Amino acid sequence: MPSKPESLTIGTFAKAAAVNVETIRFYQRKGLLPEPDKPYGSIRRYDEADVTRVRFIKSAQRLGFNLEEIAELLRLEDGTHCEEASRLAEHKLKDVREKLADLLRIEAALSELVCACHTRKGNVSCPLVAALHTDNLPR
Amino acid sequence: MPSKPESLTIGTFAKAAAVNVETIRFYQRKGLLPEPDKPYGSIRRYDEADVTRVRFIKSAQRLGFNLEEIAELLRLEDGTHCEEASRLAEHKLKDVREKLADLLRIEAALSELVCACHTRKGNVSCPLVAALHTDNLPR
DNA sequence: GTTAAGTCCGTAGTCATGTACGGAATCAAG
DNA sequence: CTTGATTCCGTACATGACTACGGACTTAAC
Repeated sequence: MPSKPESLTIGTFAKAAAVNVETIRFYQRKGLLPEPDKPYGSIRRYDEADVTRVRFIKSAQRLGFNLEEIAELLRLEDGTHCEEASRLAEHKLKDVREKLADLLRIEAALSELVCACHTRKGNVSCPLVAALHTDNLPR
Repeated sequence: MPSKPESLTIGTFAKAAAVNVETIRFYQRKGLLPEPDKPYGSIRRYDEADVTRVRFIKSAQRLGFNLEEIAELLRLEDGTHCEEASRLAEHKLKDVREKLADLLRIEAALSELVCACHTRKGNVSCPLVAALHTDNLPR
């Protein structure tokens, strides 16, 4: 197996992860990304695993996890503290399932609205609010 | 039909919607909530519809919509401009479906992790990062 | 009718999540 | 080995979404 490419400068790393360099540094300060050792009088190098990690952060953010929660999710990756990881994952899973339920309701409401708009002009009152609010007061 | 209760002060309104008073005012400034007329030398009153609206805002936020997007969603509710509403709704529907797809992937990864953690102690490397990143670079 | 609590309104502060900047050090092309 | 682009690092600025504050007015309870 090929071991460490570890060939990326922070600039190419940032480009590969589609974020800017400052964001990388920001994540390092926040502890979301490791800051690789800097060879004496040289510059830090990054690899594909780092890129993957940043992309994960970005994906998770889009789903409404904040950086602190994402840090937790990333800690799960280590596979240590399986007990704790499990609890954490279950908690997140609950979150995710609530979000799914909400989104499904919204999806239904939206497609109904689109449909109604296409078949019947004017006076279509959107069921969105009702949909989201029916039996649904999460958090 | 019973018409307008419109009995809530901003304080009871805020309590009912589980946000604080300042948030109500903030949403009014942002155009997310109507600011009811203030009877000459008196105070504004609110009703259940306002409460529902705020709860909708909060739910939508949890799903990753920002206030501007939520304002758009709320405009759909008015049912006017059917043509435009339809276009907007279709656009949101695309958003929503992307979020759904992402969440489903995460859900799968998380429940797999939980399961692995429960059946096999130690050394379970979390499939989360891999799962989220495989063939999945939304937006 | 006094008084404590709540409302109004404008402005200022906070927290999360970045972004930008500036000057010194390092790298890479010619 | 010069020169232009990157990196490094610390600090400052920006934006979205609140949250707090202060002083005048209104309401509600005694």
